[in-house]
Amino acid sequence: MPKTYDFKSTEWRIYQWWEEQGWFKPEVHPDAEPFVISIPPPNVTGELHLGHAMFVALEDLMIRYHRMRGYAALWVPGTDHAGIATQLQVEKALEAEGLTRKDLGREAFLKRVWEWKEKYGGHIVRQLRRLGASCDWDRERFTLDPGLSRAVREAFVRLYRMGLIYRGEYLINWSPGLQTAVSDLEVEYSEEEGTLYYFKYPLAGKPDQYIPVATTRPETILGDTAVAVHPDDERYRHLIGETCLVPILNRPIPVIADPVVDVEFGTGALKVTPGHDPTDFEIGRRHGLPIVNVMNPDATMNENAGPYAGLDRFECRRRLWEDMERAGLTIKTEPYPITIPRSQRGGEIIEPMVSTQWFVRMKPLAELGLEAVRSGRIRIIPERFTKVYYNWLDNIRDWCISRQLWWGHRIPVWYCADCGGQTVTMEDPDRCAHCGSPRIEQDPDVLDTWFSSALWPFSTLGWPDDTPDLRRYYPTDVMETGYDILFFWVARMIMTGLLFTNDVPFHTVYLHGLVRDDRGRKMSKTTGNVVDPLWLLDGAGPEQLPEYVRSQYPDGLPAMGADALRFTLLTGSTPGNDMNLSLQRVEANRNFANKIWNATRFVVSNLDEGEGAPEPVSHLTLSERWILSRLNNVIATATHLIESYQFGEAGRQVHEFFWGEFADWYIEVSKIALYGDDAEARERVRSVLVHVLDQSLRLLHPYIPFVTEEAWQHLKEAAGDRYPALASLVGTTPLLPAGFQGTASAWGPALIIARWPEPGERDEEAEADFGLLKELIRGIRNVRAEYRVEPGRRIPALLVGNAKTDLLEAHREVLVRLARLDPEALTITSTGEPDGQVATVVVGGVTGYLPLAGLVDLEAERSRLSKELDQIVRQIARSERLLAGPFAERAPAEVVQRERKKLADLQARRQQLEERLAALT
RNA sequence: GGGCGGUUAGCUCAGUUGGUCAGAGCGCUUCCCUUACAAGGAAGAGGUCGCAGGUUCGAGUCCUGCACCGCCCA
Repeated sequence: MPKTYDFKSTEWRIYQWWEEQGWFKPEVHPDAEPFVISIPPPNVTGELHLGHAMFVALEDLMIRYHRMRGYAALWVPGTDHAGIATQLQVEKALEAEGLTRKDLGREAFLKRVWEWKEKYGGHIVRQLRRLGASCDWDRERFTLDPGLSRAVREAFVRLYRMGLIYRGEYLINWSPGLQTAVSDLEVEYSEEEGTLYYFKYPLAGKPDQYIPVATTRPETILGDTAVAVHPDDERYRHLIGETCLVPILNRPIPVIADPVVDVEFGTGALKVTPGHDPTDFEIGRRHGLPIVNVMNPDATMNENAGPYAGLDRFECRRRLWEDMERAGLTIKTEPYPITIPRSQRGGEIIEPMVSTQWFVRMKPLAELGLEAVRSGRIRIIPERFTKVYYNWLDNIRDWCISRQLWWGHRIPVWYCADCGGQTVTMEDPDRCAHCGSPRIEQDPDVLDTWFSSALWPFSTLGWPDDTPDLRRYYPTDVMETGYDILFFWVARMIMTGLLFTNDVPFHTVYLHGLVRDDRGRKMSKTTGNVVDPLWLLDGAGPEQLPEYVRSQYPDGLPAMGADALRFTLLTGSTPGNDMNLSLQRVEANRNFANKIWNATRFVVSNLDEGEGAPEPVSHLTLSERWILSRLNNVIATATHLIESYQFGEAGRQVHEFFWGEFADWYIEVSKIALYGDDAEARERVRSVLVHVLDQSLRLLHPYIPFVTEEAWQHLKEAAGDRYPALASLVGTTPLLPAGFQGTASAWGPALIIARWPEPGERDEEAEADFGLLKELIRGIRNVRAEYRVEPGRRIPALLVGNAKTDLLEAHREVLVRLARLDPEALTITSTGEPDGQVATVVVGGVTGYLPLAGLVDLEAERSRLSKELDQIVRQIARSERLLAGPFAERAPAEVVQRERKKLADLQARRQQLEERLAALT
């Protein structure tokens, strides 16, 4: 095994092997209970970003964990067609050729988009593989696949027949740049510096009278169809029923009364533009006002704007105001903060406009969605998002699903030129369903991409057909995605799932947060702080990196591998909370992968000498009982944490166990036996090393799949069938779980399909005793460091063990090796006194004396011990105060007991220290 | 305006039934290329857990109020 783990060459190789072997398929466990996740489909022509890395890390963790637990784990992959985004990309490419989509025509354009999709569509999927996603690629789907398109068609037709889809002229959000309607969710509102324009609404026939009105969008004056005042407003009550004249156009409009008018705002009188404002649209409906649309689809003014026709909306605003000033119709302007609707994509200003569109009636669907979560059939993690979910569904508005695009699922409605009827059927009709006329034409628009995404968990499994996959794998189990698409996607999947499949599409929703830069800023191209996951995986030269990264890594980023990034994302985040990604942390986890590699290298290289199958192990020594007990602890804890969706904490605990206990302590201790001459001890230690490493790699695999698999293969190769030895202990020690058969018997072909560990019991005594040894060794090392003993020098020691003398005696070699003591000059006694200049180490009942001739300064030693004593005295005081108070009676016996034990230990240490200090004076 | 989240070591973050919870990594100090690993090892320094009250025998952990930052909805 090479000294340094090489991610680059390993990760692809391992991945391809896994995939070729069919281990990503649920058929690995043909008869097992399924565990299913549908991937949140990325945009088919999109680029990999850290959000993808985040969901891959989390979902792959769940899938791998369940696969190892024996479930038929299925992760259904796929992509969505991202209507707007993809169409824009292709239109941009056409622009370079001086063409527009209209030049090509619908069919030719769609052909171009498909070509584009074929060309770039593979990128994102390859990158998901690069991250290690163990999806069943044979079941990969795309929202425009024939099957999924049929699902969309089916859903539309059913909704239509149920009366849940309707077409109508309503105020919608219009994107002038994209020239399509967008849904409410695709609009973001930003508070910006604007102007409030005060002007006069002259009364018809009374040229010197006017109603003062204020607006933030003067150009919409041209579309006004009323002036509204509050019915109780003394200032204007007498004017209700009068007629005003629209400035410049002189179109007569009524003065109406409506209680929604805010008497505090502006002048207290409101201009009403039903064609261009949501509130006004409602007022208009209540009062039967006409709707005047003054804009073209590209947000220039139309013929209704009279002299301003053809002007851009903002140019019109300026010109109209100038003209009104000249006409003496203006009063004043003042700066005013306004809320501007902007497109989520690109940020252009969205124009509220009246337009004929298709809508889904959401109220009845929302009821279904609410019930599913209220009843507990679906659980949202973290729990606080259930409130957000309820709130949204409680106030839901109808969903505008038609888009004036070409790339997408075309709306399956045909209009009859003769009777005007709509024909909506599963198969394309050739005549009107109402009058039989062949003069029918299909709606030119397509559906919102999210309409197809909403069907994803079941459409990918074959719905509307009753396929074997749908029957076996639906409902799915967990929907894992970012909280930012709770409404866009998750809520809609729940609603459609309940409506169409009569079942929840998943029982758990796990929401992760956004990945931000290390200062908490959202990553964006304009800020220049985007971190491309591929730089982290494969490395990047300084010339590729933006300043933001280069300032931290002037020489470029080293390749750190998918494992490191995944482990970082998993252990550095908590559900529902954003994460500020620190690249240094990724680097640290790259080091962790290397640590796993080297620990394995150590174990593997020490198995080489084994001859034949070792004798069955007849007993365990303290260090082995200790590491097995700690292993059991981490198996039980990690399993419990994962089951309760605390993935980060589970990962951190296994990390701590592996590095801080197994590598730092057990491996060091094991060297004594490995390099010693006791053959039985050697084989026993090898068995334990193999076992603990094997189990650890299993625990780590869902977190850091590549290096663990590669390491495990080496381990398996080296250990072969020679290490079932521990199995002989089953029944004699509770440290091994009841069904344990020995490590070797459990080797399968690969870690990815190996069984998740089962914990044995803990051994409290071993943990306490080994803990004492660790403390003693650490104390001695501390003294060595403080007195600057050369690291290589072996020092003499007198260890007075009191009740622990036998323990110390039995572990002479451990102490000698790890504390670098001189074996010839190590005395262990139950009582005794040192002579000469010694440094003292005091831990739990044991006192260690280190005669450091020429190094120990009596004065320094006294002050060192006094300092330690001071601390202990303070702790004793605190503990005594606690135990003297009501704590002793009110706190649980167990807690009090623990405190008493702690106090006793402290008192013992105090005594040891005091005796020592007395001897020094 | 309503709702939610954050505020814990210099930096990035953990800390789910209130009782070794004051932690990890990076950074920092001292020492070491010891036969798994310098992408490493050993030993350290560093925080009144945003502020003010309250509940409790006991509170980063629960309640109330406040401050700052951020997000969502209207």
